[in-house]
Amino acid sequence: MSNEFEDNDVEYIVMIQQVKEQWRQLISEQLVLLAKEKSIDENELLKAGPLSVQIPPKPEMGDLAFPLFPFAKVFRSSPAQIVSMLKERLVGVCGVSESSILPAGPYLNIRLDVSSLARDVYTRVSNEKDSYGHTSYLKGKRIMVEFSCPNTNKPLHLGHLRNDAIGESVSAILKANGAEVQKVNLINNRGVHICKSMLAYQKFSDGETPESAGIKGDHLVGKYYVRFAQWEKEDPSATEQAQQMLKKWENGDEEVLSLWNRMNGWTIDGVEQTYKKTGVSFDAYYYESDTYMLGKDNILKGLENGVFYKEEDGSVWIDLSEINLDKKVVLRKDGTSLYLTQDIGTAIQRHEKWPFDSLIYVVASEQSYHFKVLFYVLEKLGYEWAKDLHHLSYGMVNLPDGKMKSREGTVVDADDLFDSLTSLAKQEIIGKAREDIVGDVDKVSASIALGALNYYLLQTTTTKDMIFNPDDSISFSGNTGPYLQYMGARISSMLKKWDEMKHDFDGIEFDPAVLDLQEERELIKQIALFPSLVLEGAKEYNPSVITSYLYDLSRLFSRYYHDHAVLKAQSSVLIKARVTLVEMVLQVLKNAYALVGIPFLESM
RNA sequence: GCGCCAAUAGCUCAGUUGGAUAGAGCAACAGCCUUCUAAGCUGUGGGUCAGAGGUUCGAAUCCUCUUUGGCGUACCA
Repeated sequence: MSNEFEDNDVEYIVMIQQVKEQWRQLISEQLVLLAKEKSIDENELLKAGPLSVQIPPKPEMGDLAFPLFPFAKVFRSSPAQIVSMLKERLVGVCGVSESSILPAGPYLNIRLDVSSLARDVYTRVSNEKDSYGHTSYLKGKRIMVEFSCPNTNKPLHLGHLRNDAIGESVSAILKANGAEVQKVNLINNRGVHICKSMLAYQKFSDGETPESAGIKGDHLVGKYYVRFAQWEKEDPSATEQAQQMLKKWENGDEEVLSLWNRMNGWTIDGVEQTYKKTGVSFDAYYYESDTYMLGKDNILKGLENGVFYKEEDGSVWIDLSEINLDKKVVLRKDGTSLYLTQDIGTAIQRHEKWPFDSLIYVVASEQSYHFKVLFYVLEKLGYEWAKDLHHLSYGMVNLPDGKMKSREGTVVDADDLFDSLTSLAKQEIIGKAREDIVGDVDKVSASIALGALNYYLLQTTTTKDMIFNPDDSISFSGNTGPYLQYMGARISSMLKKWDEMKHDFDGIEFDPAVLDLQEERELIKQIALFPSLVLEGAKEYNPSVITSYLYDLSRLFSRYYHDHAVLKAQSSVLIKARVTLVEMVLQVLKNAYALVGIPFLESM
């Protein structure tokens, strides 16, 4: 799946791909000449298709691989024979050094001149610093990203955390590709579910407040939402009473409105605190209570224009047979609006306030039907920009025993989870007796918790369902956020030592030629690869591209510095070169962390 | 019923436009701390890529069917 933007007119330079393309061209040319020599028809050759470039499975096999299977038929030779003919030409005619060509059966493998790549990478990383890896793919595009969208009747849970992590990360990735991004939140503050917590509060609370009870506002409101569910079991009239309250709300009943304002304030205040802890922020807020009327107006307009039709009972419908769906109610028979109606209004208001080139809704996959209908309705209403709307559908978060269910009390609360992660991180720091080195223990613990959480939530491909295993999620070893942060911290600590000794290296230039270890070659290539993954992440709206890149880079680095001394290398030139490499790794780590919500820590 | 999505090691997940011996982490076992942070590194064991066909020189990847699971198909949000 790719997004709506065209690749044309966009210039983004991705070093390793340039090198790839150069080699592909060179070899393709030789393939054509070879065919001519053998009097093979050019059209025949074309049938074999363009030459493809791959990466060999093992680094010692070379850096690039060109499989020659497809050409066997045309050349009436085995792929291996073609490889050896090509090698002869490349070395003899093109003057390519023999050592850079590694024939491997049917594959023509190329060993790159990594030191020249290292020099390019070094120039780019040291010039671009925090923006290394960024592209101009989406330059000039205005993209709105909607995510989180809490209800005002309960606190955030694990599902919101995945939503938030994806929303923040996708926004950061789009920005890194040059887009102007506006992050928006839609507060679901209207509807019968909101009235349920209000009603229970009225009946059972004795007027307690977050202050008097010493409970975070969203949790206090959530407590009454749960209380309603209990009461509903005892008193069958509960639901009806809630509906009556909704009617009062819609009629502007002052008492109801004032309670609504008060309790919404509590919830939003509590949710804001959670956002702050988890590094979530928005550029604009929208409220369903503000937009549902606009949606309703548009339905009525569409009714006049024949987009919708009215049933005898007064309800308004749209026929969806054009997109192979049934039909759908857009306005209730009593004239009140639905979820869909509100979303229509919200979209219109957004495009008026901030005309966008694209609007991305980060919403769980269970709502894909809703968005299909929403986009279709907007298109039918004549809004041209309806084609620019995109549902970024992410999978559900399940528990090892199955789905989270509020009725069964298996919902994982966002604050509880974050706080327990934080206290585990703190225990870890204390257990290692690193309080003094770390400094602000609470702050660092919270950053570790956040890194662990975001990495855990973003490493699964966005669109897939995932299982949240509480035991795994609180583990800080192996393929986890803290592992990645640890690399950054160790490099930082190494570079601090370097600061003290670097004046002895003043006259020494960075010489990439001395970085000839396999691990060093791999690290350089990995650094050079980063921009292409930032681009891929944006094209696919998929942060997991970045998380897996980060893990690969960290693992490469971790092995490297375990086995090879940097500050105590054999020669000054080598020390300087390795330090430079390490500095580049740190820069890329930081830039990648920023895209997936992993805080950088100088020490941990 | 219909529609959408998924199925890869005991568990959680990666797996590029179809390419070489399908990779990690966890869990298990065995090593490595007077050595740039052991939140680390190394090694061992663990696979019918749900099943069956098809396309292809070549399929975890593309197509068809089957099985299993999830979600949707509300005048809920």
